[in-house]
Amino acid sequence: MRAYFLPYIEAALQKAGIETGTEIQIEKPTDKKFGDFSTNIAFLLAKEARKNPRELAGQLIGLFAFPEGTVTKTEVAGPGFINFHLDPGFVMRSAGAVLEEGEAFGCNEAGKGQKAIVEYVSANPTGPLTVGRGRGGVLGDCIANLFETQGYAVTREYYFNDAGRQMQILAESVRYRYLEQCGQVIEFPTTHYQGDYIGEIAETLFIEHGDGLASLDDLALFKETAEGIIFSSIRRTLERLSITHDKFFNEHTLYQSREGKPSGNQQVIDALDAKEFIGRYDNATWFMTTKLGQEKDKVLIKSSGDPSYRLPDIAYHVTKFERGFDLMVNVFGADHIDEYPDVQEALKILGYDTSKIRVAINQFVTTTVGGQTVKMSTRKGNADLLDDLIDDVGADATRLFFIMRSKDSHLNFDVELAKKQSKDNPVFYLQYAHARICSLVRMAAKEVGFDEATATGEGLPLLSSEPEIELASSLLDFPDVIASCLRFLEPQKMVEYLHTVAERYHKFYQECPILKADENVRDARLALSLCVRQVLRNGFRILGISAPESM
RNA sequence: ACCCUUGUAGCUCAGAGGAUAGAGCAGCAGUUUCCUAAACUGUUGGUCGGCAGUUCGAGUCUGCCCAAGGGUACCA
Repeated sequence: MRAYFLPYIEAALQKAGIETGTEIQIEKPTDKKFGDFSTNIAFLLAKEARKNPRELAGQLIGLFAFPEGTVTKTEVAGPGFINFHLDPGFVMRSAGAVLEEGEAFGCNEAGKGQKAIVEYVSANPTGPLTVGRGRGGVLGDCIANLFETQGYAVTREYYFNDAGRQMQILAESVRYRYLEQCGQVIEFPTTHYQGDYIGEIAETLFIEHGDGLASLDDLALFKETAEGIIFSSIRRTLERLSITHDKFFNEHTLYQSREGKPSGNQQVIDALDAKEFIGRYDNATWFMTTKLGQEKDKVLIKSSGDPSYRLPDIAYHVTKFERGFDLMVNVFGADHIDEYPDVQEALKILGYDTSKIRVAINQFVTTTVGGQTVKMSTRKGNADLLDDLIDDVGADATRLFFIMRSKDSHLNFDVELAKKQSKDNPVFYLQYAHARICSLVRMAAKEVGFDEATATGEGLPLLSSEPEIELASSLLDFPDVIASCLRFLEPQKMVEYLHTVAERYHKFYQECPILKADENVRDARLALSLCVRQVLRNGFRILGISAPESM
């Protein structure tokens, strides 16, 4: 819709002799009486045109030259809005085209030839995924799906570290539990991982080795076993939510020198050093962020000689640039919010174009059960597990609930609502609309020999009642909604949109008889239903939820 | 102490500086000889956390204050 009309608005501005870099905003008015779409350009351009908005708008409306049969009325309203009213026939014709476009409806090639990387989940293998992690995982997956609709070649990446101090603690934790299995009485340190899964890993080792490892000082076996078991559990959990990755990037590779070249970490140090942003004192190596106005420098290499997480993080992002990505999206939780600016500053100093990086930060999740709020905590062992949530409410509800609120708001996951089988539950409401259409199409095939394979949208202009036009009109918004989701890295808008489509379909279904209508009208209504089904499917695919054919 | 996010109807939340602030749920009143009532229709409900400012115009931008969550490691 926006893409269709934008050129005509630009042409009108040109005719008026207005040259401007101002972005033209086309919006859908909340009130129907203000037309099908409107623009506020007269406000935005009033100052530079040295006219008042109403006057400028009045001048502009004479200059629009839309194609025959599209816009029926253009008017100036309020303090200077320009409102456009669409020809219902145009709306119906356009909606009918959804059938021909099928899965491609909503897609375009804006990102063709461009490489994008979306990094998400990136949890270290120190324990099973928690509910909080799930939100970022689903968000990242949806964002990757969104970019794919624009023709980007998307790489989905998981960045992890299996070296480092946390893994050491993990190995020790397993060893303590293992010694308990062997019958030793030990005091389990409060600093270590408390979760039940540690005991289970220890049990696996005990079953396999008996007490043969009790005097083993080397932690390698404990670490490897734990990592193997935990990683496969993480992957299994992600798989249940249809979250996939093309690549698991091991942080450790940044520590290794290759082909005679220094390691990625070392290259970052050298490059920052050359720009005089490296300081060496207190036995450590520092990124001199005080030079950028920050209060303290940041440690890159600890006095122990090991890099802090910040250094490989920078080196990791360097690899993204070296791998030639045109767009890099990082998805992470609010607990990492302070880490990112340092990485960005370092990359800027190293001469990389950080405008290619976009960051999506999601706030935390609390779950409520029976009105009681349960806070999700990490690392304590009492953290709620994502797997348990999926067991409880299913994969579709888990996914949808994670993204049906904006990522910036703290999510209140109502477990009971997610299980409800009624319109209160958005998952059900959306899927029911889809199932209802499938059922209708099955019935039509049986009763009146309707063949969906040969159906076309050509008859849609026969339909002219309000529920039909409203429904068709909402279908045309789909590409704009995708654009909006991408602009804000916010799939929540898609959920809201699909809810509107479903709602209008239910209303249409209620008010317009389909199988009992005259043949031409019947087929047109069936075709419209197929268009709705297609939009729902395309939307569901972006959100990663299933499209059940019956319920 | 500082930094980030949030604060909008009883509840959960939308609101890209613009029109009379919107949905959904709950509440209240209705709809089934008819394709899925797992649905639909109508309706009640607001000091947009508070105060000041910028603007022709502020829920939206700025400052201060209040409240909730998160972060401020030679942990990741």
